[in-house]
Order: sequence, then structure tokens, then C-alpha cells
Amino acid sequence: MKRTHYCGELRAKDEGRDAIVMGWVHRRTGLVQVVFNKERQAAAHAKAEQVRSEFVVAVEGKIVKRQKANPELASGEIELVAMKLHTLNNAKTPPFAIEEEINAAEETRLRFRYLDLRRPKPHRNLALRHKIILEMRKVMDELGFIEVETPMLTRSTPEGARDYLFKQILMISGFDKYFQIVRCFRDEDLRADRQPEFTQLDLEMSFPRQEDIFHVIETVMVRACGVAGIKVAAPFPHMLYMDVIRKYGSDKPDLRFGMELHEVRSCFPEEAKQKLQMEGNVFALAAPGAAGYSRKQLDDLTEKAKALKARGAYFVKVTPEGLTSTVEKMIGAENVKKLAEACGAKPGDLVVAVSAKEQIKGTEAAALIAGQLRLQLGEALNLIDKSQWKFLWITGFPLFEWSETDKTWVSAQHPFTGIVDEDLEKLESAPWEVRSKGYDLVLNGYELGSGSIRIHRQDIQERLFKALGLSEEQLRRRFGFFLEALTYGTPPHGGIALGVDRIAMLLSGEKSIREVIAFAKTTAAQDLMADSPSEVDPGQLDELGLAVKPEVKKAAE
RNA sequence: GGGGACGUAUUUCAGCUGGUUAGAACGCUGCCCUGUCACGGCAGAGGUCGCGAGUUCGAGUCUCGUCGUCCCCGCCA
Repeated sequence: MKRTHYCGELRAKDEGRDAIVMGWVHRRTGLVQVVFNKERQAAAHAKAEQVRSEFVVAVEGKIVKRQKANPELASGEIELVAMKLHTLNNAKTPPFAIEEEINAAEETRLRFRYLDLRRPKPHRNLALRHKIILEMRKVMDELGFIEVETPMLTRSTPEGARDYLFKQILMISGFDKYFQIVRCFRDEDLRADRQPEFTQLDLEMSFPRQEDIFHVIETVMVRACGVAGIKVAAPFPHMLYMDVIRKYGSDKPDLRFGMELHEVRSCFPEEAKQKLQMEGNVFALAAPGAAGYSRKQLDDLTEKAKALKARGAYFVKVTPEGLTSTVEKMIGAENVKKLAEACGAKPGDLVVAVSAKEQIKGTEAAALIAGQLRLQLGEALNLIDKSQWKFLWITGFPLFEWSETDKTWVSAQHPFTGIVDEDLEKLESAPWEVRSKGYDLVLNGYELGSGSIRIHRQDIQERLFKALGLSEEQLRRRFGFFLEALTYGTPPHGGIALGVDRIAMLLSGEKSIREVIAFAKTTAAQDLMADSPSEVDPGQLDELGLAVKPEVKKAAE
């Protein structure tokens, strides 16, 4: 018995044909209606009585036109009159109905992933992901890149350095344009847009100008969006890192709405700062239409700001009748007015100001916290135009950032990132002023990728490693082979890596990367279906000469 | 490591200020009806209220701990 048609493909034009279809019995999202006539096909009818939801069946029959068409169904003009019914397999009652709309907790969906994936939406998402990746490969091939695989198993390097070492070495080897769509692994805590294993479009090219790399990526993204039926225009706009932080309080700003930040420290006189126990800078924004926010809503914003380590949050309500502020007594009517004006607030707006002492990654925490509130308010006030696709290149990153945990300067991106030529002399004397040749690609508030023009001269690479505090000995031990390779005629080169899962997520209209990864993990990095990670058989450990140490619980005080 | 939300029947949820036999819908089982497509009708099964302590005459409800899922901060060289 051979399947002749897909259920979902049958249409009015097939009327009168004999057909054999195979598939699952979905009682609610059936793709083709099958009819069993009690008199004429008594045997099949009797058998059909035994069939339950999610049974796997084959039906032999004839396509006929329906008496009454069902416009809800793609195959709604016809139905299949069953002559014979074969049960190919039975099925337990599933824990949730297999239908378009998700009706189960994510925990249940992940545990029964095979049933979750049986729904039409995961099929659409994974098919789109496939088409996007296929298009990426096509574009890269058209642009003269060749895909080269690099080792996953290699010597110990600082985490992630592996990826850079090998693709840079391919440049030294004259490959000129390399790319790879490849699985990456990272040991970080998870998020809606982060999984411990994910896929990148990684590329590297020789003799590039920054704009050459941008052009390649813009071509890739325009074409990938095209696959999803989304039209975007290239080139993408550029902004400096310092400017996005100050304007949007984020290194991955969502440009689908405005509500920019303003530095308003000068609106707070010294004595007010003392009374309010303010420290550090103050950033503010004007939230359109939020002047009517209740006390509770303001409290919630304050609480959110404080949870993000803000010193405080201060509000000005702008109404046609005038200004009212939670800090009017502290800063005076004149400064309240100045504050509202600084944010360009109009009647109906709510001005939200945030102060914070600390610096995060060398940037003012107040700006970053205000940036978080901007996102929350943008969502709450429905300011985000979901039909927009706002790409942005960010450049001008600092080369180093201060690590509070290590009390030292560390690479903001990675230690192979190129250094802006005129800043080279400050490498030892004023490292915090040195700018890198790194760049990020951002879409709608998500970081899609990050790259740089690399260091290609051995002497500069060595100077950088030393500026990072690596000793000659550490340097030889960890990067010896790489530094040696650099001495054999390394061309200028640079590249970038894009997060394929995030791209697939955004182009599918999903809010979580898990919706475009077939076998996704929980935020604790567990696979609820396979029950992984799991204990390893002692014999397997013995073979490798490994022992598992029991977890050491912190002693109680 | 920190903050927040959630955890009650197969599933999705309700359960007010603690009070007697813990409810609904979906699904499931049986019967009936039936050219239906969210079919309809009747009957029924199904619950350690995540787990463990505590407070109380009495805990699904309050407190603490713990486990799990999700969101966020830190982290993402």
C-alpha cells in the first residue's frame, strides 16, 4: 500500500480520484475530512468506531465534493469517502491536544516534545529556519565564500577563543573568504534568546574594509528576510556605542520607537541630591500618554528601577494644567520645568528620571536602568510598531572594560579585536580610551551578531596580550602556535558571526529561541524529554579515569 | 549568585479575609443521537492541592525551607 496524496493537499480538482492517505487522527485540526458510511462501507465504518485521537491510520477511498463546503479547512471543498481503513498504529491519549494553539505549559510541551512538534506551527517555524539557512548558504556561495569546518575538539583555550584561532588561521592560509554555519556551545545562564547550544553563521575575510563585511551581512539579512516575506532596505544605519548607550540605555537598542533618554543631572541641585541620597548620574525619558499613571503604577516603576540597582526613580506628570512632581519640594518648580523640557515632554506625558551610583561595564548604570524602563514602558504603552524591522550597526566600542571581579582591564569583546590606529599609542598609557575595530549588528532590540577587524600584526597582538596582564610565559603557553602563525605573513582580516537561532526566532515572529529549536532545553539547561543531563555509568567513568566529586554545599553560618 | 511570576484532576484554570464531602471547562470511559466539521444529550471515572517542616482546634489558603517551569539582572571571554 502506497500513500498517493498528502491529506492537506487534496483540493476540489482531485474530485473523483481514488486516494490513499496516511496520517494521524487529529480530532480538531484534521486536514482532510474522511467519511464512513454505515450502510455502504459497513466494515470500514465499524473499524472507524475503534479509532481514537492520534491513532496512525491509512484510508483508501474516493475524493468527492462535499454537500456543504467548510471554508475553515484548506481541503474544505472535498472529502474522502473511505472504502477501507487500516490502523497502522494506535496511540495513548496525549497529555494535551495536538492543535494549532498551544494549550499546555511549556514544561509539558518540552517533556512531550514529539507531540508538541506534531503541531503545525513548529513545522512552519523549522521549515522557515531551514529556508533561512539554505538562503544564507546560497548568498555566501554567490559572494565567493567557501564553507570550511573547524575542530570542536582541540586544546584548552580561553572559552570561545577556539572559534577565532581557527578562522584567523584560515586567513593566514590564504582562504580569503571563509564561512561556516555551525553549532556553538557556551556556558552561560539561559534566557529566552539564549540556549547552551546554538547556531552561528560565522565568516571571516581577508583584506576587508569594515564596509565590505557590512555589505556581506546586509546582503545575507536582506535575502534571509526575503525568505520570510519581509522587505528590508540596505545599507543599515550606524551608531556609535557611546551614543546608543546615552540615547537608549542599551547596547542593543530597539529603534522601533523613540522615547530617547536625556542626561538630567543638572536639574537636581546639590542639596536635593543629598536629601534624596542620590549618587551618580541621572537619566530621564518622557513616556507619552503616561501622565495618568496611578500611584501604584509609579510605585511599580520605582520598584523595578530599584531591583535594577537604581538609587531612586523620580516622576513628573505633565498635564494641560501644569506640572506635578514627586520631587517638586526637593528640587523646586523651576527644576521640575527644566527636567520636563530636557526630555521634550508634552502634555499627557510622564517624565521618568532614574539615578544610580554604579557603573556597569564602564557605562553609567542610570542610563542602563532608564533603558530598561524605556523598554518596559514602550511595551506597556504600545509604542512598538511590530511591523518594523530596524537594523542597526554599532561601532566605536571601547577595547577594554573594567572587570570589577578581577580588578583589571579585560577585553570588551575578545583579545584579537583590532585597535583603532590613532589609539594605538594609548594602549599602555590610557587603555580605557582605546577604541576597538569591533561592531555589532542589532535588530529590533536583539543583538544578532558581533565581529571585528582583527589584529593581524604579531607585535601588536603581543602588546595587547601584555596590556591584558598576560606574562610572556602564559602567552607562549596559551597562544604560542597562534602568535607564531601571525609571523608568517598574515593578511589584514576581519569577520563576524550571526546568531542563526535569533534570526529564525525574529523572522518567525516568536518571542523565544526555543520555538525555532527542535529539541530545546529549559532555563536550567535540562532536556526534559531525554532527561539530560543524567548520571554516568561508573564503568564509563573508570574507562576514562574520571571520578565525580559530590557537590560541596556551602557550610551554614 | 540576586529579583519577580507560577506550581490544585490528563490538560488549562477557579478556589475571597484559614472552616465541614476541593470546583469548572477540555480531554477520557460507557450509552444514546447524528452529514458532522468547537456536534449534541445522558451517565461515569479521575485529585498525595509539587515536596517537607512549622503556626493553628483546623492549612489548597498563613510562615519557613526545598524542588521544578518561565521572565529579568548579574554572567554572555
